[in-house]
Amino acid sequence: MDSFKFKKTPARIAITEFLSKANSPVDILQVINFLRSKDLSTNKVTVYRIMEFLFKNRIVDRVEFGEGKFRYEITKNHHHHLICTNCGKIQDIEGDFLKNMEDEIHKAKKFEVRNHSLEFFGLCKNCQN
Amino acid sequence: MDSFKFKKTPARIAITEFLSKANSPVDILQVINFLRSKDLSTNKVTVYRIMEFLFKNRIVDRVEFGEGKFRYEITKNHHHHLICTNCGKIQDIEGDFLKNMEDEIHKAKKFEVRNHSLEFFGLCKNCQN
DNA sequence: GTCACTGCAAAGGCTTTGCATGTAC
DNA sequence: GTACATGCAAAGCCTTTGCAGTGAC
Repeated sequence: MDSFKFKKTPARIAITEFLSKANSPVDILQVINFLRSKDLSTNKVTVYRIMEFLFKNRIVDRVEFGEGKFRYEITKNHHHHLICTNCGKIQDIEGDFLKNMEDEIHKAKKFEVRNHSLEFFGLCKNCQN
Repeated sequence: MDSFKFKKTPARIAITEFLSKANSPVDILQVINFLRSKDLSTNKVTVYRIMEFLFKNRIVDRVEFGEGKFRYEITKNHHHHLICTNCGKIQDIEGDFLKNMEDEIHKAKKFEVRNHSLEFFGLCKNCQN
């Protein structure tokens, strides 16, 4: 269902498709390179603005992996990431394991959790030797 | 015990003291402002290098809260953070709740977890109305 | 005296802003 | 035609690098 109020420009359509097919969070450069490969060369600033638009409209999530930049992924079921510190591979891990913890936090600290970020860093199967 | 091999310059001493007393992760600007208030005005580049030095020597941890910049805190017992999205207050929450989850990840994905980051965003006691 | 630390200048990477032009509707 | 999207230029942050000078040991 197309409930989003936005103009369907070529760049927005292409970026949304790209993100839908990506199997891990992508950064701005990856988006730009994808657009170039499609001969849709879009100005970098426009890409930033499209990502901001998609983020504000909850079409994408914005994540940070300690790289000093943001990555984006299509909004989907709650999940976390396994990030290989050797090869950079990023895997999803499904599920929300922290409900109990959030209840405990509310009791102990009177802090009302609205969101959380959880990323695991380590070695993927291929990088363990 | 002083097992770290480094020169005890005024800036390093002051920064380490400042971080030891801070009760939440500080950013570079806060460090610089602290040094200014002590009439120890240290060049920004030097502050970055000191933070890098302290981080590499595991004297401080480096964390990211989705702000597009790093924050630093003295290395201490494993803990996570409660970040108020309204007033910016940051609280610690002690404990390592994820050991079981990491074992499950290893079984299910053959991914060897070495580290993780977990931050909770929401409303602190004062900001809930 | 030596080597590591610092300061200054410059630049690099990521991201945002202002304004004029273009385009989806 | 209008309002929103884009492109271009510029700038704003945060951070890093190179090199010469300084200071802790």
